[in-house]
Amino acid sequence: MVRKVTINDLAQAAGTSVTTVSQILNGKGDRFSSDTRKRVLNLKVEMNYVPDFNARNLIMKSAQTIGVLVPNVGNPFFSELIKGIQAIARENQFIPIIFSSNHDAELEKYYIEKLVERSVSGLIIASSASTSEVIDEILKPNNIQYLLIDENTVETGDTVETDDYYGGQLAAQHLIDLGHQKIAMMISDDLTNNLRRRLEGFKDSCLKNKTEIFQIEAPMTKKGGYEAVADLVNLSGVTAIFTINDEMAVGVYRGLWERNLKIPEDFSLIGYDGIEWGEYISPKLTTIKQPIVEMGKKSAEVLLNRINNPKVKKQTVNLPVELVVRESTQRIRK
Amino acid sequence: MVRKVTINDLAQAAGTSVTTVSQILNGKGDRFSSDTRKRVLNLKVEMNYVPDFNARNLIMKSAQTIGVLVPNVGNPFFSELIKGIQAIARENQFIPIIFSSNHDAELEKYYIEKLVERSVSGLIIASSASTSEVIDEILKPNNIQYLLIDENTVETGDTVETDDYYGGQLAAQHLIDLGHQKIAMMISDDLTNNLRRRLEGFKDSCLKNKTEIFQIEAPMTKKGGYEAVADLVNLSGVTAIFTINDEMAVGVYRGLWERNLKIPEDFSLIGYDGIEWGEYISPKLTTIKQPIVEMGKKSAEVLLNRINNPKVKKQTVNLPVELVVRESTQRIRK
DNA sequence: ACTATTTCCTAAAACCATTTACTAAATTAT
DNA sequence: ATAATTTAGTAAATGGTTTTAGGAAATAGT
Repeated sequence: MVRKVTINDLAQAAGTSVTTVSQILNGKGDRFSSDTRKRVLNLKVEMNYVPDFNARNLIMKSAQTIGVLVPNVGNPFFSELIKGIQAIARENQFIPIIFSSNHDAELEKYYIEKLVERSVSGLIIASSASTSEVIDEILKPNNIQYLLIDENTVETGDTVETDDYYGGQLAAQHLIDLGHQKIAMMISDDLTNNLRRRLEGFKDSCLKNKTEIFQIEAPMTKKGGYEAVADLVNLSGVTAIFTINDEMAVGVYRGLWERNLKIPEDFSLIGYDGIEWGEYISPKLTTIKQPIVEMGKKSAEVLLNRINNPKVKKQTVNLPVELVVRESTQRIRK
Repeated sequence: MVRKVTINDLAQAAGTSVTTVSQILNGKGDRFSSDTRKRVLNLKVEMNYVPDFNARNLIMKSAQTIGVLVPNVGNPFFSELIKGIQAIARENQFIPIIFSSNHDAELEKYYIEKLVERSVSGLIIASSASTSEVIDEILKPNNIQYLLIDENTVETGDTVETDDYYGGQLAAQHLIDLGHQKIAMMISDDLTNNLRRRLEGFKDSCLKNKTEIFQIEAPMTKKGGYEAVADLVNLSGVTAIFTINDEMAVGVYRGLWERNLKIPEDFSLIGYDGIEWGEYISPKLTTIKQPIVEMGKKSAEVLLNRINNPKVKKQTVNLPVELVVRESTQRIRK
């Protein structure tokens, strides 16, 4: 078995002390001759020296780690989000530890405990199975920073969100502008706060324009959207559909297709999120686009800022959403 | 900020030595009087003592962690895989740290170093930007176990794979059985070994049946598939398409749709992977299904087994693939 | 020529938990 | 009564890194 190369080995090889090596490798090497510096730097590569994280953090008292909790890595919204987080984390020499809780509150709690054990400096939570309980019971006592995505109900802790109410309005207004007067909304029966706002925006706009709305409840998955079509076709006079997220819309495409109903001729359909898949499905999905990668980036930035600076007051970042008109909506024909 | 409670504080409070405390807390406390044991155990809870992860791992040299490297978390194949890994890791009190390398060899190396730093016990690599180099330079010197998914070229290290050659044959045979005689294959120009085998299986079957094949090269993404359609329509007489993965097929759907070409009437299309999306796109995608979650589970199992048991000889797990006939292929009409 | 300041470098302490190798006292065996 | 064993405990070494405090040699200042 090969022993790991330590800073000691490197110092020995370079004919210098461990202090010197440590300083040079940590960018505090201006006090050393460029000769020594070069020698150390070269040997580092040559000997493939990698500092031991545990030893380093034991003394530095920071794990250079943030935890990320999402409900489902398989959902493109969250995988995009992760990309953004990962990018910023990397820039700051942090690593994200990602967990997918599958909407299971118990699993969520278990993973959060695991993360705390590992002294992560902070947590990004984009999953809300049991948020406020977890915060009070685990995060606060252990003095762990946290940031919630799309959830601004907790008084402490930073937030990154988009204007869901406005997004909902945007979606409704688009359908109304196209002349639709009876619209079905497909939503989950178990809404997080941002989804509730999204829905309210949608409803309020419809109400103001005297547009009739029908509510269909189903899980926010492809399968959920697919099955909801069974309810949809029982409604009479509906000409447009709003699904609370894009993934659900994909299921609706399939459900309608099986019944030989056409998008957008028989039903205009608008989704929400702006995942890449929406551009490849036919007809292309009209949607409200969230800046998903940007949300991930911003989340990591704000959290890391708080970690370095625990005393700044609660930050709330609001990012813009936008209507992206593609092919799945059209003007109603009488 | 409150200083963290250390084992020393706990020992002092209990009027005993750190050795005693350590032993008791690690279940090796049968050598101590039940009196001492109780005192320590109670104080642990009372003082909210949590052993420092870094200190512990520094000396134990195991972080109860495995690293997972995938090219792209956004690709459903890999997010499914991650689900399987996560499940088994959890059962074994291990934590997976997941990185998405985006096919960037440098990024891949960077993340592997990060993982080594943290003394992960093992690595699951489902990304092949620079595998053999990384293994020789980083993994071996640092004595880190590793398992490759769909890559069985390295002499050491375990492997989990499916029978790609057979899968390729299956795909070809299906199209041939339906009477297709001119088939386009869409593949990446930069193939990993398993993809190469997949392709060979496909080609060999076609060759044996005197079926003509046309090769179109494009990235293995939705966009790649979409753009490849431009080349496809220049080919004459082609009636069927094989895409090397399902995601690419999704792009082909779009490309054909835009040209008003129908699946399966104008082109039969078969993909490879069996991702969930294939069941929601219309017509449903015929594909070669890999047991993706199972692959993840098996990978974690084999790697963890090796970690506990470094001397067992190289293990290679081969999982079955299956043809799933859905709606995107049909018998050719003369 | 003598002191003051850089320049370049190092020894040793600190971080916290685990483990090894022991000791002293109490109990049991002969 | 003495030797052997068991019980209950601890001191000290260990792991790999960063940081503090300082030292010797070279250069600059007067």
